[in-house]
Order: sequence, then structure tokens, then C-alpha cells
Amino acid sequence: MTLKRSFYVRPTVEVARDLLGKIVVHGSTSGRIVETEAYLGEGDLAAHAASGLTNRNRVIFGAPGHAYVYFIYGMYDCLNLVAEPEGTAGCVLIRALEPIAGLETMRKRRPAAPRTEDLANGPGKLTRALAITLRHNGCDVTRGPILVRDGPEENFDIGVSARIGITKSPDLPLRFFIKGNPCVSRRAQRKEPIRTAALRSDSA
DNA sequence: AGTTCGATCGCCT
DNA sequence: GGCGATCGAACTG
Repeated sequence: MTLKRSFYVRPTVEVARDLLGKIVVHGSTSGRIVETEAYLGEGDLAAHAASGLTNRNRVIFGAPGHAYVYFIYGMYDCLNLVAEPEGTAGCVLIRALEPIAGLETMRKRRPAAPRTEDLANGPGKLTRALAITLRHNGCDVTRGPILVRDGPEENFDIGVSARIGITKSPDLPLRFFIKGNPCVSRRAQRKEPIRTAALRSDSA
């Protein structure tokens, strides 16, 4: 049920894609992963690991199957899962969850989100909904207190796009999401492939 | 509906 | 000292 460490000992992109549909659990709250981004090592200028080991990013270089949590904009925590063998940098940013359990608890933690699909549809929102903070940096997600479990068997279409909100390596296709899922992050909706509406507005 | 902007702080140069 | 792998409210049109 809980994903084994071997799941994470693979190329970051593979892990990012395969995490879709899996379930993140913390305490009584849990949610299904519907959007991820891969962040690589050296050569990926957008990655925190881009310029080598620092005190902040050391978990990314460590053992796979651990949580890399960072604090951003003075306000938000973001959850990543470390991939690749120990010694090689690579992690997967969890960008959005579909709430499964503990919805009332999540609502209390996120009073600004009356709709269920808005409780965890962004990297800063999902950590708040699940009460994940910098304190969890380095914790083993095969052991807890944060766990990642297999989801139910299911089929879904996977979409791919550029990553959101970065300035440095902006065009790499390293974002993965469950197509059509209403909990895919809001900022990301604008990055979806061009729709027919854009063409029709021309002739109006 | 799309864009701008303020909040707020750990980490790196 | 300044900058973010963001969010939500307040704008504009």
C-alpha cells in the first residue's frame, strides 16, 4: 500500500509521471496527486539543486523517498519527493491534490477556499491543507508522518506542459497532470494547450 | 477574464 | 540586501 523506496530510485521524470494518482497522507488528511513537476540536478537552471549542494537543498541530494520541503515568499511551504539514487539530485514538486479524507479539517485550515476543489489545488495550498511545513523537511515518506500510498487502479490521460512560475529554464516539458481533473492548479490552467476558443475570437 | 500587487522570511552572494 | 518552484484580493477594461 505505502510506496516502497524502490519506486523513487528512478529517473525524476518517470517518478513525476508515476506519482499521478498516488495518495499523500498526513494525519487524518489525504489527497490524490493530480499535478507534479520534475526538478532535475545540474543543468536544470530552475531547480534548487542547479548550483550544487547548499544547506537548504541538501535533502535533494540525499536518499530517495524523502520529503524536501522549502519555504517560499515568506508565507508558503512546498512539498517535493526526492527521486534518483542517493548522491544524485532530483525531486518532484507536488503541485495539486484532489482532497480525499479530512475535508472538514482542511476547510478549517483553508477558510479562503469554500469549494472542495480549491482546498489543495496549488503547491502552497496543499501543504496548508495537510499541515505540512518546513519541519517535515527530510522526513521519510516510506515511514511517516507523511506517507505516499498507492491509489486505486484507474485509467486517466496524462497531460504534459512547461513548468509554472519559473523564469530560468522555462520551456522544458516537465509538468505532468491528470487531464480534465478539476483540482489541477489554477495558475496552471492558463498554460494548457491552445483551445479552439482562441481561434474563434479572431473571427468575431 | 486578465493583470497587478502586497504580504513576508529563510536562504544564498 | 534581495530574491523567490505562491496566493488571493484589488484592480482594469
